[in-house]
Amino acid sequence: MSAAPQICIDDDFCHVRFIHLNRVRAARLAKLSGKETAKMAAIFKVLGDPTRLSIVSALRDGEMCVCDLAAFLKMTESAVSHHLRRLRDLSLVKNRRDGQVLYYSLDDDHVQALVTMALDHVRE
Amino acid sequence: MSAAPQICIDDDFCHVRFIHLNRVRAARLAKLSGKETAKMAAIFKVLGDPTRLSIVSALRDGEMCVCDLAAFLKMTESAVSHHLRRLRDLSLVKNRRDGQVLYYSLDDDHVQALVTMALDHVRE
DNA sequence: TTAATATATGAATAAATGTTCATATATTAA
DNA sequence: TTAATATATGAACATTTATTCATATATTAA
Repeated sequence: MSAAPQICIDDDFCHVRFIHLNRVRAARLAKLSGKETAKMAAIFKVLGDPTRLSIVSALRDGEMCVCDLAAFLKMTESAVSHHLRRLRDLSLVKNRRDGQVLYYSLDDDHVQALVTMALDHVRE
Repeated sequence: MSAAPQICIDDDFCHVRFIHLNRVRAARLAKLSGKETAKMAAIFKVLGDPTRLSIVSALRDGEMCVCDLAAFLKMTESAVSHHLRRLRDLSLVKNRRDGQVLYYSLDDDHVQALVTMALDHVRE
């Protein structure tokens, strides 16, 4: 029982083809805004790097300073700092200053939840 | 009440510095395996592209064929197919064939949950 | 079988990204 | 003030990535 294909002459996409026009229209109606999509993609992208994911994962157990993270990751502090900036830009981590030291922590419970859920997917 | 800094001479990371050694050790103990981290990062990375995220988001409402997705996204079917392959490689989408047409759908509830959670983060 | 349709795939090119290095800023100690 | 420490940042280079184009595969119709 496959859906009957329909001839589609689309306004925007000038291409005569057999497509499931109703399905495409429904998808367009439910479509997220470009802005929302871009923001979400940016969040996934920033988590889509092993180094940054390790940072986020490590911070689930509590705050760490840049130099702790550098030691943990065996990377230069400069590289860590660059990654932290990207995480900060998207409000995934925040920091607090104590003297010369900046302590980083997760900014939001959603971040933990995202990591946990991805871990579930990987482990199943 | 800041933690007392400690002098650290680390075996692996030959660098004498004031770091919070206990915190770093704890992070190392809780650390995810490199394999798990890599797989999770790969999942986030593949979702970290607006086009692929739109595909996944559209499939939340039901299966679509390649040509539907191409019309929806206003992209070539070749480009869509490349993206679908990346999503398939990570088991985020699956397909079923009906004649010449391949219908794609989400492979796993975790995927929906990931997208929903990221959306929550963006919208809050 | 041959032709047509739907999708997949490899190679190529342009754009984005991670790390390094050098330098800048901010805080504290002297 | 000057020196030292902790972190941030800009530029550069090497690697990765998204899209396009040409071609290949699979299925159906004739």
